[in-house]
Amino acid sequence: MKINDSTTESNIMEAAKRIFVLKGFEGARMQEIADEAGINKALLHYYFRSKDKLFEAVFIDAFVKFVPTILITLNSNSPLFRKIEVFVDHYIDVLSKNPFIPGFILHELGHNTERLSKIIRTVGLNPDLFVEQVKAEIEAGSINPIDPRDLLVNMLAMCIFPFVGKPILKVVLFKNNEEEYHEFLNRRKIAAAQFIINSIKKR
Amino acid sequence: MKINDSTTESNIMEAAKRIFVLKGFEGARMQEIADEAGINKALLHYYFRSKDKLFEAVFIDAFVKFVPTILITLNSNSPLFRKIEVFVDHYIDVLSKNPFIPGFILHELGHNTERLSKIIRTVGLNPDLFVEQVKAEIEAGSINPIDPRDLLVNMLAMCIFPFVGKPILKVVLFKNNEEEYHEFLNRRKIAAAQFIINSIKKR
DNA sequence: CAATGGTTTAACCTTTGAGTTAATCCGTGT
DNA sequence: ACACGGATTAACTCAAAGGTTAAACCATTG
Repeated sequence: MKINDSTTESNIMEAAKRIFVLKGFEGARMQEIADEAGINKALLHYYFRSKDKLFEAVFIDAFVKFVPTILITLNSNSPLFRKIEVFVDHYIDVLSKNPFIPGFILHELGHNTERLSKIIRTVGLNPDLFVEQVKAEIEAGSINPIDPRDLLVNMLAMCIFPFVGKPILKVVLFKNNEEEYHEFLNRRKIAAAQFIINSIKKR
Repeated sequence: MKINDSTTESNIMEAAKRIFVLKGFEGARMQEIADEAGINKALLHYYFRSKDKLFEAVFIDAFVKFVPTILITLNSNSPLFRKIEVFVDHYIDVLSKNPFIPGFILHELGHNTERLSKIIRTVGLNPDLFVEQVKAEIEAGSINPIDPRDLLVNMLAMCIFPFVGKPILKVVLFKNNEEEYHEFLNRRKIAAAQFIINSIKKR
């Protein structure tokens, strides 16, 4: 018997991810995913019993590969300002290579809330270390007082929003010019970090 | 013959908007919209010829009712800092009452880019006045240099992201407590404006 | 080499959902 | 009173999409 070399399975996962990310759960077609993977539709159901199951697998995979690798920078032990710089730079960089992932995750999360808590428990997102660090800096008087959660939300917002809002921003602010938008994102790696640090830095 | 009192038509629009916003174009069902409106499915097609047409009408309506009323604050002639305060407060307030609209607009825009340019032309979004104001303030030396478009993106991000990211933020930062999240949003009306102003204010 | 069993496929089944049709309802003008 | 015509409906059509089935394929092993 053939060893399950799982090349087919991961092949399916990759194809399914591309389609799901592009079209969303409802918009994706099993046939389309099969085509993308270069296989028969029945084989999808052989490996993943249903569209739901396939989506679940793809979503968890995308989520797990994505969110933690970014939040991990938050738990390093760099000094705060340096950490913010690295976080923003790294995050925007990763998002540039996967521009549709955030929209995908946020959209599907918004439409299937139950899914989330299961995943969170699996992955274990925990901002406590960052929160403590910010508190300590405030105590020490090196930055202006701010709710650490606010700060974190702001950091995330500054990085993610340019990607989920890209279609409208590109048209309204950049004459629909892709090249200009790309440059904007590159400048933003530094500008956004600067903007955040400026705001909390004591002067 | 009965006068077209259009109560049915706007009734359909309202119902369709609720369903579309909640489930997205692909996820919404014509039958479901008919039920929501308390009418027969064929009547949907009588008023709006197809699902696409109905969606188009709903989307434009949502977009037009939404985006400009917010950007209008940007074209007032308040001084910059005041303008930022009003913008953030007003925007978060409106979003609190329509929490699913931004996700809806961003998602559908991301999946049907052609739609956008048509609408933009109809509505006429124009940030020039704000951009000029910011440039003038920089010239006058009253704020730190910043690309006005960056500033605008930041303002939008700070307001919108807490809504599109709500599911995950609520779980990770607020123990899935709705009440706490609501308070967070309220504090944010002031905190976000402060954060932005802090960053650009010259000291 | 033939039996085994995981893998893959073509063809089929079933349900669902968008859209159509033909008939009915009912307010209005004559 | 009745004919006209827009508004509304029940019942239908048709295509697409998710899922199933039974057979074929082929690498391994005894």
